[in-house]
Amino acid sequence: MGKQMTEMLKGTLEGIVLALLTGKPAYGYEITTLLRAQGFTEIAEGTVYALLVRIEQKGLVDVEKRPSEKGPPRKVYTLNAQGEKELDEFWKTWGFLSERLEQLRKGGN
Amino acid sequence: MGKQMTEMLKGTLEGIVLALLTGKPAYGYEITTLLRAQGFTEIAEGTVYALLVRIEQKGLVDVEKRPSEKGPPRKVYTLNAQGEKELDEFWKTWGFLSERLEQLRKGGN
DNA sequence: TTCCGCTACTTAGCGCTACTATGTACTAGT
DNA sequence: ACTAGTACATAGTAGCGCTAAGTAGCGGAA
Repeated sequence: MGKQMTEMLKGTLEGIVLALLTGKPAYGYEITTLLRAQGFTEIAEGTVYALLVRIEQKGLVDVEKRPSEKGPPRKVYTLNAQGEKELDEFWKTWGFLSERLEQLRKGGN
Repeated sequence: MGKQMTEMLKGTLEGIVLALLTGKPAYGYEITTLLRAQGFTEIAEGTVYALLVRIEQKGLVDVEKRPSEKGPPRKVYTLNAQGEKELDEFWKTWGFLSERLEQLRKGGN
């Protein structure tokens, strides 16, 4: 999607993944395909895995390894309490930014 | 506003400044105070000036130096044709991201 | 007249995140 | 044996916002 999108995803991609995970555990490869299905067609695989490592180290998700019939074992990520809290804050931050931008778009500067 | 906002501003701050500049030339210090007035209270001064250098080098704005009664000369930035084009693309990119996120927030994952 | 505060701009170095590129490893189908 | 699809990992790069510190001009208070 170009450089603009790349920069804009910084900070929001984590929130997007956390949101995808709410009430619905998923593994890395699955998350990548989910993102692609939602229109984020150019998200690099490596980006997702790196992000998952990060949110695991921050303690926002619980991880469980499960065997796969089709390849190497999957790492299934589940949003935990801390992750939900982080997601909450993400929505607040995004809400604020979104409001400001919507106002600007309507010419309210 | 914390680390989340810092990351989320990456990519969007440029668009915000370009939007502030539409039809209304402004100088750096003025832009900083404008941003603060709009709720971006923790935007660092250095960030704004660095951004202005960047958009000038990208050719998105025209610059004019004007004397000030209260201090060093001001550098007044005016959005040019290329800047308007960039702003257009910014709104498209942001629109896409915004739609996706709004859908996610409503539980549409 | 010295000092403080506000105006106004600049810049070196840091941390974080997404991307590129490449590699490993397992399974099934041809 | 080879390929394609599944599944994860990681070293190096670029870009952006922040920190911190500095330069410079002006006015008013001490």
